[in-house]
Amino acid sequence: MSRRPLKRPGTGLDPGPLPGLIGYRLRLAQQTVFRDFAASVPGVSPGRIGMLLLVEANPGVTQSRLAQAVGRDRSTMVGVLDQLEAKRLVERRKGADRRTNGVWLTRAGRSLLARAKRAIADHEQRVAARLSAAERAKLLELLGRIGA
Amino acid sequence: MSRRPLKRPGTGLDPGPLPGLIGYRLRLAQQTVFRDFAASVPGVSPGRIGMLLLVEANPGVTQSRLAQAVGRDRSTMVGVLDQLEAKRLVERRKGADRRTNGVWLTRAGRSLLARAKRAIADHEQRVAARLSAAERAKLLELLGRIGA
DNA sequence: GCAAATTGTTTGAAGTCAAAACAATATGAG
DNA sequence: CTCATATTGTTTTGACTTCAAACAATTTGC
Repeated sequence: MSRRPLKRPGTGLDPGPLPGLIGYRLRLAQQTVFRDFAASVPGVSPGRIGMLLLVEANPGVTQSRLAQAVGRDRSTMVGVLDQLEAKRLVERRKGADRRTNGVWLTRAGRSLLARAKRAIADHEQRVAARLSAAERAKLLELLGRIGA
Repeated sequence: MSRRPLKRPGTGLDPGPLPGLIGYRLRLAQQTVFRDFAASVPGVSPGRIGMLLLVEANPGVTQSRLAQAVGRDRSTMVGVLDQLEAKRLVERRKGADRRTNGVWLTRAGRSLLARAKRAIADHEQRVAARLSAAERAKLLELLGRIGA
């Protein structure tokens, strides 16, 4: 919150103290990364692909545990799963505990995910293009120490 | 996109390949940081405080250049400035080019920003609590290389 | 002087999210 | 076993953020 860096060439605007804040840099980086991701995997947003990956790794997981895992409200998950179910990527099945729904990937979901994974691998390489392998690992580690 | 890390203790869910993706870690970190920021500076969102800092560093900047600086559409800026003007934190003044509005901080805006800056300094320390000064600098640098 | 570009604005739409209240179902204490 | 309590998924409502297209006012450039 003290020193004033150089103006940004693109806009000609003085960015003020913002570039010294971790939160600001996180937002810029995330914006860039998500934009590339969205272009790499059209039709399904980054967050939704994340959901599919979570379901793949935990077949039959309940909606509540899914919500808890991504830090969203239970009620939010309803609409999300409605979306994914409308696209035939997942399906809900009544559990032994009949209050719960187990969530499973459909065949189409698994197929889309397989395709997405290849696109994600390319995407990840583009994102880390300006980073050495060691730097990339360091970044992941530092982010992990920030993000709980 | 290959190895499968340990389950997260909190949820008991297998996170799958997500923790190996930079975008995922960015989202988690940003979520944590923004949550702390929002609690530190109540009433005005992180993005809005960013706007105020930008206006402070560039008094009289036009709406379009502001929009361009934060990567938003021109039309988006209208509502944002309406908000801030309704809270008497900024004001618009017709420019020499009478198509444009110059944006300026009000006295209340400067006062709120001064208070916010102290809160942000504390916030930044909490965010970087688990990082050495060198690690914090390294993180900012690596994020800069990701985020355009 | 006049066509073309720029600026701020309005309108309409989409996407994301949370909070509160509800029915169905399960759990646990007695 | 019974009945108060908790949990799960859902609906409804509302807030927030964003973009795109169309428009009038104004400026710029040929």
